[in-house]
Amino acid sequence: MASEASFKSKTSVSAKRELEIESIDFFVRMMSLLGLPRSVGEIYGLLYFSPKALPMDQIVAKLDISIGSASQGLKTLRSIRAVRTTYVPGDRRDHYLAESEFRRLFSTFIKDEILPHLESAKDRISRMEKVLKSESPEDKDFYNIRIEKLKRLTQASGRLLPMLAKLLKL
Amino acid sequence: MASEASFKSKTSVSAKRELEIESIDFFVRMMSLLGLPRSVGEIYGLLYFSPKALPMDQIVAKLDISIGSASQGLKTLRSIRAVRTTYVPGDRRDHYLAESEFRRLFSTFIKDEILPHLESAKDRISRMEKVLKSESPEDKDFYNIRIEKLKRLTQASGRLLPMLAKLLKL
DNA sequence: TGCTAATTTCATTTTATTTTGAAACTATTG
DNA sequence: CAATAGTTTCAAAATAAAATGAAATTAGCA
Repeated sequence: MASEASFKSKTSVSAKRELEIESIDFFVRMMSLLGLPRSVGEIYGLLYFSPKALPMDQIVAKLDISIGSASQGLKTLRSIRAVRTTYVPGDRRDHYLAESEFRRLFSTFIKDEILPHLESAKDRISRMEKVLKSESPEDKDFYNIRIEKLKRLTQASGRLLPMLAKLLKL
Repeated sequence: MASEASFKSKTSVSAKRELEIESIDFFVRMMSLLGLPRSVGEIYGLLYFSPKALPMDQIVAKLDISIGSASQGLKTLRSIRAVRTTYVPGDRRDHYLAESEFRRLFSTFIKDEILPHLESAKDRISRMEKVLKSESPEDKDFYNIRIEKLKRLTQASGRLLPMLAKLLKL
């Protein structure tokens, strides 16, 4: 049972709770699309719709997750700069705030997750071309076409990322 | 131990094998980026660099996976149109061929995986706006700004998909 | 500096996902 | 239409990923 509103209107409290829940739900899905665990989405969703910075123990309480999960999740979110800490005078706990600029959030994610793959793909394609040139197996044309397509794919991905960044300037 | 090349040069065979391995490795990573299991990446990677269509039992043999995995994986690949069957006269087995046009491959994936999320996001945002309008909690400005940002994010995603499609026309 | 709240770490447990393989099913062909 | 190659299905096993919570560590404060 939720506790009653203190001095402010009851409807506001429930409205806030509703928004919070929608937000958590939204980001749980979104983070899972990016391959991040549920708890990370929950934490970010909670913070995204929180007007004030929250300390870890409140996150633990509100989401009913373990302190281990919370600590790990916040670490992940910090590492992709989706979250940052704020100093609150007279309180020795760290207070967490969601980074609401998705552009920054995504650009970190892309730099960490996508670019390394693109890089290794380039290396791989050069290796393939070398093999094909030096050994010239049958079906050479077929292989050339496939390698060419792979090359175009990685080039297209490379071009996509800046567009994505620009688009997210919002 | 691999059998020796029949009549063709040995170097060609090993070159083919090398290309095959690079391809499998590439697509295992790529599919895992898209959240698909290893076996699916292996199968697609094998077919992508195979000049001829392969029946399931050859896929099983070459990749050393179970027939269950192969069947399931091919089903997945068929469902996203990453693979199609070919008729080979005088052979009652289905022969599989990789769809090498990434555009088609991705557009199916996007339609199935991304668009539903975008749709539900739109609904969610309307719900949020309704809650905020009807109940008017404190910090209304804060919430409005956040909702606005979410809205822009989904709009940006919506605009991104056609760009992606165009870019992949390769 | 010593005390303690806050946080991190990490071995263990829980949960979710993927693979396996054998049985059930399907479809071709003799 | 019977035999069987080929394929799918699905319960169980194996593996991988995430969450837990208690011990270890860190950092703020008296």
